[in-house]
Amino acid sequence: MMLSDVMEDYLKAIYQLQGEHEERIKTSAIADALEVTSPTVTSMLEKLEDRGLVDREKYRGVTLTDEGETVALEVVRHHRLLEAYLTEHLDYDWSEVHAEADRLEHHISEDFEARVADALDEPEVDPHGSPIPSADLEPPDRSAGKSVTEFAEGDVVVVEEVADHDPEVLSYLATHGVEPGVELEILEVAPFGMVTARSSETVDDVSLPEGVAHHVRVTPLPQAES
Amino acid sequence: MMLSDVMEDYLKAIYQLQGEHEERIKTSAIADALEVTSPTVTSMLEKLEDRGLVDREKYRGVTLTDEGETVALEVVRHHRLLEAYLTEHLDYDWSEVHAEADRLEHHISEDFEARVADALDEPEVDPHGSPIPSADLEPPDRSAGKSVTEFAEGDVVVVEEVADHDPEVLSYLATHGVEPGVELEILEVAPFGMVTARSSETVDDVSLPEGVAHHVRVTPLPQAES
DNA sequence: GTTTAGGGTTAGATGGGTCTAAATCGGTGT
DNA sequence: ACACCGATTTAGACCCATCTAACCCTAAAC
Repeated sequence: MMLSDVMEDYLKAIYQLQGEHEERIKTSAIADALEVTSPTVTSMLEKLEDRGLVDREKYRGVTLTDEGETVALEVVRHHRLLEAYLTEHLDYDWSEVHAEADRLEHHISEDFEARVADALDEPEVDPHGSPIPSADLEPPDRSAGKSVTEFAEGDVVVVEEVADHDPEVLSYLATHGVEPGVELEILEVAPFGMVTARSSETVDDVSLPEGVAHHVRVTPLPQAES
Repeated sequence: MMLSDVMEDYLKAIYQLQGEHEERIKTSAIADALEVTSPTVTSMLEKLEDRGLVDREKYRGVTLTDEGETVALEVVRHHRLLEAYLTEHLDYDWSEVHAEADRLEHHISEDFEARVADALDEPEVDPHGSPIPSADLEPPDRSAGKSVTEFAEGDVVVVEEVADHDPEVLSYLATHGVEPGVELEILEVAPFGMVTARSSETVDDVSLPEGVAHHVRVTPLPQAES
């Protein structure tokens, strides 16, 4: 099946929205994610439905079919492998890789994908801690980690994934010690969602507005310490 | 100026045709190179003319303007840097790099270009021996080497460039010792253009049909030997 | 100089991806 | 139950890159 770059982008966006929220993805959510208008999304969804890549219920949103999910996983694999490769071998900072990977993800061959995976020794996560789908494109488990907003004062957690894409936000997080692998002690969770934490990496505390904190996924420290 | 990938392809094709033959490039030559029909080429040439990238004389072909040439050089630089990178760092064979570079050349950022050039230490030629335009995009000298078909029995030459793109042809040439840097002793130039030569690299002789030989560019050995 | 073959251009259609404006659906609140 | 508001779809348009069919120009042959 011959898919355009744009179609792949829609499938990837739907996949990622299905990961964040659930089930049916609405037209407007896709429109926001891809920065197009909703009529544009509607007409694209019709095409994807014709090709059997999404299940659609008019006025109620879409879900990916198995076939659509496989395509999305392929694109996500390309994207995350590229991000990993760019940081490992071309000296990119994690804050910069997203945009470059977005440009390239649709234009690499299967051969290129395999060589990159090989050069990286089949990595399991990208520089943001996001899991890289395996070569067989089996749907991975996406339940790893919870948003840091779900924890409370005093909890100590390990950062698993920083799923933001904005270079400025990522640079800020890095300079304040919020990166995959670091320990975070939760100092405060404000009623409006802002999380303040202390990183094991830096001296100063960090405050993360809700929008940012939502993308920081963490797991509780195996054994707690006061 | 925002150019589409396709426009870049046209400019690159015109640039390369201007290198091979001369001056005005005809519609049909571009159509052959890009595998589209001639009306398609005509309409694209009109667009490129509107943007000041080509000079066009109806029914008589086009030439690149300075601006058009700069765009073409940028694309060619991307292409050849990618070819070099793929062979150096991702273990590609020289016969395979062209297709991959063609896919990627329009989709890398200036930053990526710079990082690749840096990783390769600003290379001057790609794996086929073709010169890589410098970062300032000044038009390079394209007179290096002459086609091997212009030599005669007994001449000894050094291969500078193998400008073919067909993987099968390139594999064949490599296994018969025809690659940039090797010495070739011309054994015969048949009236229909076929060149037979002996490579300094291999024992067996190679025969190159005219179409292939035309792409093998060589320079005479500094000091001749019988 | 006229003819003619071959290539170039014009005309008109198609499909992809996008938009704006207008119509319509569906859930919420009364 | 019903009206309303916000979200969705329909309708109609546009631009890009491409095609086929038909027409026309150029240059070479006579």
